[in-house]
Amino acid sequence: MEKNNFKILVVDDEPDIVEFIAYNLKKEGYDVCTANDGLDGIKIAEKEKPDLIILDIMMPRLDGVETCEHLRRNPMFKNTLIVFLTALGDEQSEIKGLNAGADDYIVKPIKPKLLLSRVNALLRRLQPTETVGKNQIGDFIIDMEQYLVHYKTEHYSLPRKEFELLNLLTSKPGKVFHRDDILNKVWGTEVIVGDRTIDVHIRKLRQRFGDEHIVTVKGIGYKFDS
Amino acid sequence: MEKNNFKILVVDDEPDIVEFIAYNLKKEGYDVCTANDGLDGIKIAEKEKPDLIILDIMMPRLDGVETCEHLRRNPMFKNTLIVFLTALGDEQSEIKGLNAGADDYIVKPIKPKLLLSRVNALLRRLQPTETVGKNQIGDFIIDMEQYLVHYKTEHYSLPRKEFELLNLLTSKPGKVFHRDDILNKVWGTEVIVGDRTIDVHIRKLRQRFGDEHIVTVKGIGYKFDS
DNA sequence: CACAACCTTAACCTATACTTAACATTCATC
DNA sequence: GATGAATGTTAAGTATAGGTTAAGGTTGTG
Repeated sequence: MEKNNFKILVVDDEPDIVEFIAYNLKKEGYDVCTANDGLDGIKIAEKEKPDLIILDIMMPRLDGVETCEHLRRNPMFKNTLIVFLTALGDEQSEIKGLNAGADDYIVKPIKPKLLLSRVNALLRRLQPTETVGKNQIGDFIIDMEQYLVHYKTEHYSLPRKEFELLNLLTSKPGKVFHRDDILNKVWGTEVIVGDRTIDVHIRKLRQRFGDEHIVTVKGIGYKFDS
Repeated sequence: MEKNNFKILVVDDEPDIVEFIAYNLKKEGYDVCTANDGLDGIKIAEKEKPDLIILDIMMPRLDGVETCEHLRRNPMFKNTLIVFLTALGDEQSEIKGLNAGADDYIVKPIKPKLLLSRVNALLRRLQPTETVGKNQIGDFIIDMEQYLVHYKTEHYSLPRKEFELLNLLTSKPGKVFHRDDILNKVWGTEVIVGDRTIDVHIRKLRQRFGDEHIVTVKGIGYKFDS
């Protein structure tokens, strides 16, 4: 039921609406956190680093549009998806919202299924490489359907964690994945494993394919290099 | 007013609507091509490889939803944005459309400004990696994603503190960073280190790249100069 | 139920990034 | 040009992240 461990922050000053949205998102398998105004939302966003933020526009202290603009100024949230939620259905508000840097604009009253469809559609884009299919990188072909790795004419059937780790690293060759990110994406947020666990799996991959492909970046994480 | 040379394909069986949309997109600076039904749309999409496709739902031969599903089956269009355009404003149709793999769903009648805002919002996301994480200053390219520094054809993998220090200084070339600021941003507020620590790291950078790039401003701090 | 495959942990080891301390040098000011 | 504060330099010490190994635990399968 886990939905790729995406984290969503819901910001609205009406507790009923927050709870209603949170309930539906959780049911869909998302990791949800909440806040009840703009300032609070920014604080929690900085702490939780959500993948998507649902922002009510009309809120006390700091309204949704201002919150969005503030978030977008911070490079940390450059890739965070932002969805406005509002009772204002007029064209001008919607244009203003989207131009403020939002990715979508949903009009109240909230229809749960529609909300989920839109949220799913947005998050689908976040990791376009992790979808089902085949991914070719250098001498590697990662076959996600069969959990198989083809490497220089040979093909290997890796254990799940090893495969997912390799798949993550090869999804963006060259990019350094932070240890935290690796834990989140391969192990999930619920399970807490020791520090050495990642190393052991990295080691197994290196044993199989040679040391040259996975590069350690000390203090940060690992990257795949071809 | 060139808009990153994004290419948009507009598919609708009503020529007036196609022309109306194409006109507005071109005015915004997009490269536009058109088709007048689903089958035609697929053919042109394969040839033109657009970044975004606007699909009418009700069309002869092959309707929008079927066209979308067909496109999504082809890996070539895995990352292509698809927007449905329709007179059907009901919730069920919208959910069905989004679940078929579309990225957005816009209800007729078309409001040009709103359409553009939504199209802009979608395309804003398309290539976030090309600008994010890379910072070019003179002969330097700081690649935050790969934790690499490219300098005059060579590329270096720096230790963490060195990298972060260089990254800070190059983030605003010419600006003098106070020693206190450097300590806060690179070392954080919790750790307290001696005065000479900064100097030592500055020295390492100067050893690597030459003395000319990092300038000491006595009594204040350091700045990067190109 | 037994076995195998896999995952996680703990303990230890290693390498290197980081810090420090001691001394040298610069540079502005008198 | 002497003086002192700020910065440069060097090498040595320390801390820490990551590597390695084997053992114990978990899971799934016949």
